[in-house]
Amino acid sequence: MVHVETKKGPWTEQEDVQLVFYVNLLGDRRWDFIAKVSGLKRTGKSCRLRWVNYLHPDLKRGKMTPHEERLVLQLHSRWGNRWSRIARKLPGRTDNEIKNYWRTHMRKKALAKKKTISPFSSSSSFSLNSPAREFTPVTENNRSFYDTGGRNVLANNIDKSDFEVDMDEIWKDIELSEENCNFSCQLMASPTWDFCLDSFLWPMDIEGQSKMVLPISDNFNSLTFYNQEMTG
DNA sequence: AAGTGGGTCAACCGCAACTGC
DNA sequence: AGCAGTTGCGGTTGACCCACT
Repeated sequence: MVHVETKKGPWTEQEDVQLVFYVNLLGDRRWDFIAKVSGLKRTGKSCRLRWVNYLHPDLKRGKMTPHEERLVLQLHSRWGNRWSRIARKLPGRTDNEIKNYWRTHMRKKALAKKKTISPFSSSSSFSLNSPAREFTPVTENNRSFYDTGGRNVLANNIDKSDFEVDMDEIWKDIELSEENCNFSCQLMASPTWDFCLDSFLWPMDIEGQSKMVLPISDNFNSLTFYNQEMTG
C-alpha cells in the first residue's frame, strides 16, 4: 500500500479548476477515483465536499431570502438537525450553508419566536398525515444537485417521510420569491458557473490575471481503463 | 491604533450507511 | 453473510472579516 500524503486546508484556484475538469469528465460520483486520477493530493471526501459546497454549478450563493429563512425555520422545527434533508428542500443551498446559517441567524430567531408563539400551532400547514407529495427540487438529471450518489441515492428513493409534509404554501412562496430574486441570484452565481468543458477556459482572462494551465495528472492514463470500463 | 467579540464561511473529523466482491 | 472500500451526514473547528470600544 503506497501512502500518498494528502493535502489539507483551503483549496487553491488551480485545484478548483482541476476538480471541475475531472468532475465534468467523470461525473460527480466516484470521488475516490476522481481524487486519485486528478492528481489532486486530496481525499475523495475532500473533493466531494468542495464540489458540493462550493463548485457545483447549481449552487445559489448570497443571502438567504426571507422565504428560505422561513422554510429553514419550519423544516428545522419539523426535522431537527437533519441538514441534508432540509437542504434538499432548498434549491441551490447546501447542508453546510444551512447549518452555518442556522447557527448564526436562525437559532436566535427560533428562540425569540419560541418565546412568542410556536411556529407549529394547530393552524400550521404542516401535518404528519398529509398526503405524500413530490417536492424535491431537481436538476435536469432529475436528481437534486445535492445528491452526488452513494447511499443517498437509495435513501432519496425510499425515504417517503421526505414527502410527508404538505408544503404547498411554502413552495409557492419560494417560487414567488425566486421570480423576484432571479436576477440577483444569477449575479451571485458560483465562480465555476461559466466553466465550460468545451473550451477548458475560465472567464478570468480579464486583466490577464489567470492563464490557467490544467495539469494533467500522471494518473491520467487510468482514464483509459475507466472509459473502457464505462463504455464496455 | 490596538484589542476584542461576534458573525460568516470553508473545511476537517468521526461515524454510520451503502456498495460491491 | 461478511468484509473492505466508498460515500454521506452532522458536529465541530479555525481563519478571516468587521464593527465596536
